[in-house]
Amino acid sequence: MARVTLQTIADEVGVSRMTVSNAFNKPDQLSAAMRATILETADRLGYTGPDPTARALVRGSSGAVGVLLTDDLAYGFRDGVATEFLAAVADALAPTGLALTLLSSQGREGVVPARDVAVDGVLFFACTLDPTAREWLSRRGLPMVLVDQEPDDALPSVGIDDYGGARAAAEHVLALGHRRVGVLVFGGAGGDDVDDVDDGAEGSGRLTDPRAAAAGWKYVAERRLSGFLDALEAAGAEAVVHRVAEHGDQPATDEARAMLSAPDRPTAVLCYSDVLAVGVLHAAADLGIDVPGDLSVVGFDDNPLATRVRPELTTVRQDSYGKGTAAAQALISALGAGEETTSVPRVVLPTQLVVRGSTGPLEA
Amino acid sequence: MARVTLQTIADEVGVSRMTVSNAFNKPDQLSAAMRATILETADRLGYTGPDPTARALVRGSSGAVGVLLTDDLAYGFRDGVATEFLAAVADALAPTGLALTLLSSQGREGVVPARDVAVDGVLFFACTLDPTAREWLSRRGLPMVLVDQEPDDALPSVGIDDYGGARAAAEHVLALGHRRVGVLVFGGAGGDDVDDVDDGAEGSGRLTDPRAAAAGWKYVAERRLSGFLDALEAAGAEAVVHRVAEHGDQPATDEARAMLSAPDRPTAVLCYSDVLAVGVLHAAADLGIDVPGDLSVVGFDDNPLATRVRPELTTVRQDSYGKGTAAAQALISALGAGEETTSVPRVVLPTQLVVRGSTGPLEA
DNA sequence: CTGAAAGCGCTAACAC
DNA sequence: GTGTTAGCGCTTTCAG
Repeated sequence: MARVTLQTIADEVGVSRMTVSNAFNKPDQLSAAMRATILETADRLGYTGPDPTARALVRGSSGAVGVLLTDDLAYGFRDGVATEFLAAVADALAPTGLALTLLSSQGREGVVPARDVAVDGVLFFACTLDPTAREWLSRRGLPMVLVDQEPDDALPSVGIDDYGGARAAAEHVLALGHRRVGVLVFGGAGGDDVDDVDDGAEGSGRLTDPRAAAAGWKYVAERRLSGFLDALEAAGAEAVVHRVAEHGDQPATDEARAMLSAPDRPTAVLCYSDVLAVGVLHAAADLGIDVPGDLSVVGFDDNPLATRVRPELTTVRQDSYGKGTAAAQALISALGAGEETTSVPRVVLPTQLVVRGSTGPLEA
Repeated sequence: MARVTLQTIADEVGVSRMTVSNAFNKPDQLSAAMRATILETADRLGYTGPDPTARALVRGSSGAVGVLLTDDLAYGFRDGVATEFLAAVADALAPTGLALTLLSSQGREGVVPARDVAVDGVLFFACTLDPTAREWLSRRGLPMVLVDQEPDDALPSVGIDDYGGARAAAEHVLALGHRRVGVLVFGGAGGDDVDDVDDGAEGSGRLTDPRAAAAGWKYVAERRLSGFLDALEAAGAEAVVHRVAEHGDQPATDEARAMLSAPDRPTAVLCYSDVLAVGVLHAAADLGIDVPGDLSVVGFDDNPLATRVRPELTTVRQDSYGKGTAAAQALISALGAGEETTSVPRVVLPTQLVVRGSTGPLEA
């Protein structure tokens, strides 16, 4: 049985295709009787309603917006910060009727979602350094909002005060008297498919020249590290920077153990994220180091995780939901604006230090 | 500036549109030199690569699969069971390069995502009774997999043994000696826009004829209730069934409080979900009722939540990740099969009672 | 290896 | 109110 299209119905009813189209899209452009007949016939023939793809082609819009995530889409459902962000996006999108399409930055089978999936606009939330997806997206000329990326003159961006938050975290432990401070960062290689570069900047381990290494990192990682380091240096404190290159609790715990097993171990550790901070907590527990008695730990994000561990994490809170709302709003207005890009909004949400049980004064 | 299309490049290079198309899609159909020229020109002109929508129209596939969720998309990012399911779907989709589109069952502004968004197939994971979305989807003739829905002869389905799990839960409290058992169910009205029907089956409160009321509920709710009730009746125990009509912790707590404030309050409560069970825990705490000393509470799902409360919940575990994997797999194979629907797979995953601290023997 | 023809299914913009 | 014309941007034949 051939597919039922507008034409099928038009032939059956004996009207033009256009009239059938109108029956679906512009109810007031034709007589009620005609419309009823058409709809009845469509129903009888099992017509599905106008084909979304064809309609998208001619209208130039697809009814969905994309969110570019990591290579690993499931991350978007697993990480507390990501889910909060996406929930906000979903909420903000609801009144518009737009669907939400999750795009993985790395396609398979020759498919590059960022290039091959029809969307009306994109939230660039990728956590990858791999620039291909971003390039495809820019070239498509789609309305796009950068989230947690280095601001760009041409594109709206939404982010948080990573630098300020990091400084606040560092100043907090400094105020508690700590002078040898570990810094555990995540980053550099965004995916697992980045070639090992021989500059000592790849892989986990202690970084001899963190600022130099950070130059190639993703924006947020670099900003947070700078905040930590600037505050520490300003106070003349010693920074022991270690890097975790892979996602997951285990790599974080391993690296933290390495940091804490060194002869002159730090008395406080500032972490790029709560996830890493939990790794530090685990390592400390393994090594019999008391937190916060012997070691202070500060996380970042105020992930739901932060209050689920003992002691609860002192951390830098970011408003992931607000970030999602702002990003979605920016995208929606960019979608509406069309070409006439009047201004390029740049939203920077504040961060806030939340002191909980994982930090304490330096023991004499 | 006019849009750059295949034709633009073809004109520029002086070849036919087809050759340019081939340069992108069938690299081995033309000379390397030609291809290089074309690609270079495309790049120079800022060509984006073939337009996804146009390609989708002619190829008949869009590169994305949809998941139909509730009215409230954000639910998919907030509920532990949903995120686990979706993470599995995302993982299973990764090797195919398919994007994941979240469809809300209820569109806005005249848009019905289930009808208006282009997808190649759909996972029907809606938690709404509202049949419109489902109808649109069926009519579109898209490959579709039912998740946690009443199995249907024509469509593949994936679900869990809700009935068996519920029976096991009931038998557990029965074995502990409980004879007056509360049952807290969720359901009936799926959305907030369902008209109040005057049959006493809507709204929260105690149900006088639970089985009758359940007839109109969504499948999972009905199955679980049946399991609870069958086991309870078989043992000659008394069932006190209350229903919660709205999502959220507060409605659950309120209804639980009503149930537990009654003169002859039950000594055990079986819940439709862990979320509801947590509400019972809260109500019990408010009322000074000790769990499990004075009251046993059983949840359902083994939501991550279950081990985050004190006492940890005795619950019926379901494998949400496995469910997602199975559903995605079924959809992928349906996508591949095309029309020749050989068989209609029906997957029913087992459930398992997990006894934790929220249940205990009936105190004499 | 390259090109010409023929649409995919639909809808703006007008004409009748 | 209803029909006609003209594509949207691309790819599938099938010639050359």
